[in-house]
Amino acid sequence: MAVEACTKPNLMVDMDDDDEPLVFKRSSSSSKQNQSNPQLQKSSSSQKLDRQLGRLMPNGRSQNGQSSGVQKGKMVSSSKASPVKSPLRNPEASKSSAKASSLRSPEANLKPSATYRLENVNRQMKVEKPSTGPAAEPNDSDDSEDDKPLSARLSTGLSKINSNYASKGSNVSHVGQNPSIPKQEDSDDERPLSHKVQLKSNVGTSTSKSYDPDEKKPFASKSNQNGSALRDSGSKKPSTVSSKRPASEVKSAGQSSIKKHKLSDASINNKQASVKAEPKLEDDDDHVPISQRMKKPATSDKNASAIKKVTKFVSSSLNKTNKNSKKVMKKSQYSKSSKVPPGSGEGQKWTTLIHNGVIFPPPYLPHGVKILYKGKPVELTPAQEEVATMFAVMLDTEYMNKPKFKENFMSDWRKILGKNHTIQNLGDCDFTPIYEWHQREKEKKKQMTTEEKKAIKEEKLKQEEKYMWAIVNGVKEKVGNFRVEPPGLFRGRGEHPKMGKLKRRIRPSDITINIGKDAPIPVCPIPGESWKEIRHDNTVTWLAFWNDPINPKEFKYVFLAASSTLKGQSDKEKYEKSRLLKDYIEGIRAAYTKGFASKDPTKKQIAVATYLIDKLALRAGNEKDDDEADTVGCCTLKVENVEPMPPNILKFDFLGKDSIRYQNEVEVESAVFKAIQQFRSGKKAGDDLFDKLDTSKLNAHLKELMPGLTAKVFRTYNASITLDEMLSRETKGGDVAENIVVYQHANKEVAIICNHQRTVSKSHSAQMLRLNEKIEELKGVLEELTTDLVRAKKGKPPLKSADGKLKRNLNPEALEKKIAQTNAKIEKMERDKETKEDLKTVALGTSKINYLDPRITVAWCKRHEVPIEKIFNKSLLAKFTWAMDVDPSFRF
DNA sequence: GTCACGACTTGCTATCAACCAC
DNA sequence: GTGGTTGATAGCAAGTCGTGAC
Repeated sequence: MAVEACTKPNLMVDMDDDDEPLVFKRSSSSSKQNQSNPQLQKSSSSQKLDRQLGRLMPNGRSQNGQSSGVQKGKMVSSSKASPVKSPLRNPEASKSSAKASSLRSPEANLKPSATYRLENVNRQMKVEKPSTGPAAEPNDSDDSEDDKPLSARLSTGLSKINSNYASKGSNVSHVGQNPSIPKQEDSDDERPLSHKVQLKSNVGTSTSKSYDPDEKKPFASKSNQNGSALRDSGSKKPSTVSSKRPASEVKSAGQSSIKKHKLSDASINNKQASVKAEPKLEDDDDHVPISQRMKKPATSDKNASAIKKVTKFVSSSLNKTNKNSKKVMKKSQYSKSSKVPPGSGEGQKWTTLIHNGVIFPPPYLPHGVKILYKGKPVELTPAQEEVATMFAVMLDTEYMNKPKFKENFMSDWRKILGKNHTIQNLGDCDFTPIYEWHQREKEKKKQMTTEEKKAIKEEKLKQEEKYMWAIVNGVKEKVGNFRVEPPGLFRGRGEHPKMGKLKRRIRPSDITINIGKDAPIPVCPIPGESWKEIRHDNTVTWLAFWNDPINPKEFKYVFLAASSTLKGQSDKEKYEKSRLLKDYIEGIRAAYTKGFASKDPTKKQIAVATYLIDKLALRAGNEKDDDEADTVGCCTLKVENVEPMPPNILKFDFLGKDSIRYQNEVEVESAVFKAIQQFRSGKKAGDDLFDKLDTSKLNAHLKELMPGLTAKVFRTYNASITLDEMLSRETKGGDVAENIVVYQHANKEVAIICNHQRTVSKSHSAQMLRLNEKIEELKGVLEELTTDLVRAKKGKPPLKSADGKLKRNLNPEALEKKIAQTNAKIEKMERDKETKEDLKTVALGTSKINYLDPRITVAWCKRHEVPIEKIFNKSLLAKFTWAMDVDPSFRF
């Protein structure tokens, strides 16, 4: 329904700022514990990665955004600041820790066959210089691990899967769990397939017998039976150059210009029986069907009180804010509880919705700097100058090396210049004057005093304040992207055919507002203009949208922030669904294994595709239009993207989401190998591998196996269960710092599984160089100190320093102390160096934000007395409010 | 069954501000 | 106090998937 936009009094203008996330304040004990242990290096002789991560901590910063050293101080003050007892502190933790510590070390368990990830996900990488075909170039660079694909670096982190949960006997599922779903414990199938396959010694021979009963045994017992033949198969493979996003001239990594079209044939006739696994009986609480376990109180008294406190904490925080506001609504109306709001009607997302619309970027202010055309300054109108400036400020980006970018820019700019304008060729334009002007402006901004910067910030905040909040069902919630995107040049990724096109300015008349029926219509912030349309659709969560100027059939939405209740609820549902998969996975794997032999080509393709999605965490792979970058996912793989290498290895090479290159050599079951060979036969390089398949068919099939199952659920499932199991397996009851290292290690493994990469920072090599210099410098100091010590012991004075200065005459004890300190410094720097190098291409954040069930993290923190603030930053704490009251015994 | 939306989630990067070492 | 480094955050591109019309 659309109504005329009109202006009404604004109820939100004076709303108070209240964006404080829910943060459990820690008592000082855990902080102390942290402080008391600056030496974080793991004492075990375990993996290199462990060491690297372990060495990270003394530096004061962790890789995931936590500033450990800094936070030590913060922690103390936090504790002081809040008398609220942290619900994360669990008196049982030490018990759990002790239990965990009794587990075998990962290294000890790294059996030859336990190299699934190593072998199967060992060729994922970013690309700048992709190979021109599926065959990857061998890496002839140095031995840096970063030159290897992400997964190739997993070798050190792989170990057995311990399916005996640490919190045995207390695995109570609280929320959203279907009580009828039996919970399986100690089942191999609760592991990601990746791990499971990893445990097999002979993956290529188990086509007919997909479920070796042996698999259900704990790995330790299995490992004794398995040989060592495969142990190094992954690591022995040649590394390839790790780089990112192909240069414009390359259509490589097996990318074909032929895009998959929608299928019009072959339907899926695959009604299947439920694949849900049978419940199992185990010797702990986990064997009790959830339906029975649910009869128990969902949380212990202790936990219930924690929840109470959490709610109280949040409420008081909000009430405090509201107290000052004296606003239209009563204080309590804005109070946000940690509880998910009562479900509304079918498809209904909200009952009442009030907000202030969106804010627009300021109008363009001409600077008057002229570009040169054939060496001569050219007069431009403000509109022409604006677009020229968009281009000029990008002179130092990679886009300047992309002909498509320039071509598209010129095409759109020409429309603004007019047909008969002096400027006809981009090649004759010199944008340097504007570029230099822009650099000067940036420098000026940099040179502003703190006060000036602060004043500008405050002014901006003042202007934006009212747009930052919405009231949803009477609760004040933060709005996400309330700023309309400013005009600019489209920065498509990879080889996007539309890169460089002008993203025109969005006006109020482009924007549709969604708001409650009884809410005042937001005032249009640009005088004389009005909104395109006002809707009152409570079945959607967006507050506003406009058509994407680059792709007018697509939309840009304004949503609530990630910390909002609506988003939280949706997040929780996502994780519940992937948890549910745990109960079905065994059946699903059995079903697709059976499908490998199907005579129906569609069924066979579905089986193989599901196998790849499960095993390699591939994305589904929707069809793409010609005006999008040519990237693929599982269903859109081309023949050239998968090369079978006898006897049973598949070599993957393609550009995935965001044009990130995926390279991997995977040992697969022989039936899969043969099937892929069959799918390829008679096809050209650019033809679809799965020609009978698309994501709709695949997902329709998956839904028959489990309610709501889609391809992407496998990614969440594999990521979360990997975290859960690694945390359980590798937490040895160490101190906070050691536990954080364990977490980061697990986080990194998940990032590698999901192929989450990042660009090496521009300053990386300079930073490494500086670290090396400092290390060398310290080594020099160490040498001098050692000489001085020898002399001191003989009663001789120290020699002059390298720069000829006299040194203090120290006694041997003092010198020994200095030597120890210097050694510690050198060690710390070496660790920093290794960590920096190790993680330079791995993005840990994405998996934390999107794939790892936060309840795993929160429960683990509670069990091991790790302050949650060490793992989740402020944003994540706010985003995962809904997970904070989880029982410490929670397992994924 | 196909297709075109439409609504959301996922993912990387640029920028900024806080922090730390000197 | 300064400059380098870092993590947090904003921004927005690019995915996934559901639905309804035909």
